[in-house]
Amino acid sequence: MSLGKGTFMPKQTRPRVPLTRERVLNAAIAIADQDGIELLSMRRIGKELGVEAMSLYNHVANKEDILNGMVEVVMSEIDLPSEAVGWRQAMRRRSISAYRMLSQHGWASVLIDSLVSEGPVKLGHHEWVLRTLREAGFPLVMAAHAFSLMDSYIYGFSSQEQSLPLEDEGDLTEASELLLQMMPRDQYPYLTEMILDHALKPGYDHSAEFEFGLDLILDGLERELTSE
Amino acid sequence: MSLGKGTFMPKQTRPRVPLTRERVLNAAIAIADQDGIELLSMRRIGKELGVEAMSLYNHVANKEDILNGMVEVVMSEIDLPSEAVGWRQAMRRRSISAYRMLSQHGWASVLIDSLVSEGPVKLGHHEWVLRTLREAGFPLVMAAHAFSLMDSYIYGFSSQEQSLPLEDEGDLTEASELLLQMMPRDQYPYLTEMILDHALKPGYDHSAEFEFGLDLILDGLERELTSE
DNA sequence: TTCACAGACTTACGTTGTAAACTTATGTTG
DNA sequence: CAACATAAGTTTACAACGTAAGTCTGTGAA
Repeated sequence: MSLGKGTFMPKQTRPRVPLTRERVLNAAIAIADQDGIELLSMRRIGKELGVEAMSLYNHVANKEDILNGMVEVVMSEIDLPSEAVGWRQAMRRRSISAYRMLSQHGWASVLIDSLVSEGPVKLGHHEWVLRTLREAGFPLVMAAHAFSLMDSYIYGFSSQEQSLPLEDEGDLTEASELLLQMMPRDQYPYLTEMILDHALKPGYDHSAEFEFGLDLILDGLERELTSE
Repeated sequence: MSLGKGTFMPKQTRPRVPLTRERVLNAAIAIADQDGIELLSMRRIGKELGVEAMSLYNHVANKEDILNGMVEVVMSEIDLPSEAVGWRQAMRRRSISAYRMLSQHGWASVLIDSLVSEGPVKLGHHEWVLRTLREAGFPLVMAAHAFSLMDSYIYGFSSQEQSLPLEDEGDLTEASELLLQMMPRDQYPYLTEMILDHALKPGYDHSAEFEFGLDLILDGLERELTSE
């Protein structure tokens, strides 16, 4: 059968949204957020975008490129406030913002320090932190110490948070109870006490735990700065 | 052909060392140390032991079991000194010992918090830390804070150390110089300053960086304890 | 000598990342 | 409009992975 001129329709079934590097990265992030980073595969990303896996290679170099790109995207979500608020407030806000981001994207903390990505977002972030510290009066070596200390804590805390398997938000009751069952209770009295009397208490807020350490660190850095 | 009684030799070519879970874990650790965790496969472990991959399953449940076992083995290397030295010295020594271990086994830091292993070694370690803190007078909530803070820092610092790709020990000159080349220098003046005037300086010792943060944290915790 | 069984090996399957070759859609130019 | 270049999809294929299932075999007990 020949197709009439007027009724010509070039397979318009697909809405013809063009594939881009950005769409690939966003799809990858969505999958990692929902299903976990271990279920992220090239074929899975392709399916999400209604495309074959190999098509992705027209827009990204390879899977590692995608992982690096994902890190760059979520790092750009971190709030870097104006330096006018003072170095301490600035550091406090960007730390909490980074922690929030890492909590939201459970895969990010483990990805960020298992990869060697040095994209513009990460470099810009580093530059912002160093500038803020140096202009606040931190000597070079002390700025290095401060940077290392703060970021080690932020990423370390977030990584450890991910490793405790709390399913529904805030509900780590189940996980802790499971641990308690498997654990010979009399052999670990202090650990048992910690779980029963602290972690399982109703008002327990894990993000408050983060802020305790953060403020202790900022206190220490402030002391170092003023004692110079 | 029948074999003569006296000349019986049951294929003595193999030295017949029995396979055990322990030998499997040690082989896996050796491979991860030398070639990196990403080259660790069941077939590779088998080859290391002169055995087929499937034979390993007689002694371990699966690959994740191996990874968990590896973590348990290296965690048992961490020094947990007698509590007689005082909580601060005890914490300081175990932290530095943990850091040393994590530096030696580059794969461990990323593995420890990407897995949910709760073996006896890890539980025992936790129990020791909590007992030391509680008996030193830390209230329950403060002990939780202290534990979380110290371990976040230890594992965070080690993870970040791994991500900067220094090949030969102490020689991060090469990596930094590479970064400098790729980086538009005028766009990141503070970052450039940090690399040129600090990280590339001959006397730079990265483990001293660790101890700065550790002591700042211990100072803060001591202050919290005595102000109670 | 016979037999059971632990512990090795062989084979096979589904999934992974991606190289290579192909087909098709789009935009430019005569 | 026709011809063609280029960009961006698809198809096919391969090696490496973890591991399920089945088979063979060396060793100690009966």
